[in-house]
Amino acid sequence: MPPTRKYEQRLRAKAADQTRRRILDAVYQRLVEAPSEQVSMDKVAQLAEVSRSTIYTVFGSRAGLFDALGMDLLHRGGFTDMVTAVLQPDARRGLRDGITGNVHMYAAHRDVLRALFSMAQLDADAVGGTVRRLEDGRTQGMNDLAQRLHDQGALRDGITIDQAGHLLWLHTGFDAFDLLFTGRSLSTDTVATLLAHAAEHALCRPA
Amino acid sequence: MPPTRKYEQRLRAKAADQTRRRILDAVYQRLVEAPSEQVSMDKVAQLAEVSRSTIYTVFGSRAGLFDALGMDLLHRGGFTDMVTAVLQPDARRGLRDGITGNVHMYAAHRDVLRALFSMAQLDADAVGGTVRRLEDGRTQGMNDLAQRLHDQGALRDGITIDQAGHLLWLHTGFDAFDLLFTGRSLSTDTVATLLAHAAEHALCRPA
DNA sequence: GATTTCGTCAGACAAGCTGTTTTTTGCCGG
DNA sequence: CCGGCAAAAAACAGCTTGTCTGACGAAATC
Repeated sequence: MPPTRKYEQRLRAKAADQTRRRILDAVYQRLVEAPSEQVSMDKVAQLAEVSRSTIYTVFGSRAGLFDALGMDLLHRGGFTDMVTAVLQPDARRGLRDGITGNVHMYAAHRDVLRALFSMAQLDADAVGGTVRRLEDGRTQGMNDLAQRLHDQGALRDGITIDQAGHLLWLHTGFDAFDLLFTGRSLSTDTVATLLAHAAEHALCRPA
Repeated sequence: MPPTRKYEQRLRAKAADQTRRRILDAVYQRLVEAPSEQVSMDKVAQLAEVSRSTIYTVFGSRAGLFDALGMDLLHRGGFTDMVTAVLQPDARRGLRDGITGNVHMYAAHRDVLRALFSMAQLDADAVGGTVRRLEDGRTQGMNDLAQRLHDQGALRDGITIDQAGHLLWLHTGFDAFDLLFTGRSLSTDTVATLLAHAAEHALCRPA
């Protein structure tokens, strides 16, 4: 039956949003402080000073929680800066600036992104659809950039637009970043210049 | 107390090896048939037609089982071919052939390797030390190759030996392969030539 | 042939995890 | 002053890993 009385939430809704945020921050914190360790709902609840059942009422499931975390990162993590960097008029500069911006964004949230991407690879449903949506956006963006590089005559001879899209996708991915950043202990800036140069030499005609 | 009688195993050891192999094959099969799904010891036991407790007596733990699976792949998966391909006299050909061999090996065991690598990234102890050992070997090999490319004057101006090692490491890793193979639905050969060309253009002076 | 040894099985068990449900506790809002 | 809702608390089912027990049978030794 419908509510017999209407409710204009003010303080209550605000409080609810705060607990929602506390939970998200707790997951984030847990992933940063103890990466490469299983994140249990119980520990998250303790860290957020919230009952475990509250997490389920707010996010529905474990997957929903990580999905929300991904969305949260998407909105606050600086993804938009990256998009605008790629979309500047000069496609070749867009390539460089896009990779650089991407790398810095990855570095800022490295542990959390590593967990999200690895979980998504092991079990597609474990993190909801966020990771796939995020990657789909990058796919689109890199295909566009490849097209624009071609239109501006920046592509090397013997490279098709499709191939350019593939290589851009490879060089702008989180895995490429993390392989160098974590796997080879390089600084953020070193990774950025290394990736940008590699992509440019692989794709573009010599300047 | 020590056994009071010595034991030279013949048939028994052979039978034990067979059950060990049945279990390893079962894990492999399970990972291939149902990737992106949790592999439980119970299902492996059923598939191998073995008691669950037997897996623990043979491999010690879940981590031990996956560790053994990694070792098994290391020995039978064609890793040696890749090493010899890299070590041929002409370093530049070694680069091309190494990447090609690598890619084909990755493709042959894609699902299993994906599971192993992702598990290792989420929890370092989950698969024992095999993945790390495997990657350490590749690190060594790629650093050597970078040095030899330099010695033979094949490196582009402005690329240090260290940088070459980093980029070789990036282009020969499983993630680079899988990003293109799975993430972009490319054929094995397409991935191989794409990666080989990208690496060569990023590293080497124009032919 | 008798006996020891060892691989395997079957099952019980504790502990931890997810996810659901039910009951209670406060406190905001009218 | 209550009605309604966020949240807590607790119990529950079901799955998982990992340990331990006792038993069985067949190979290896004597």
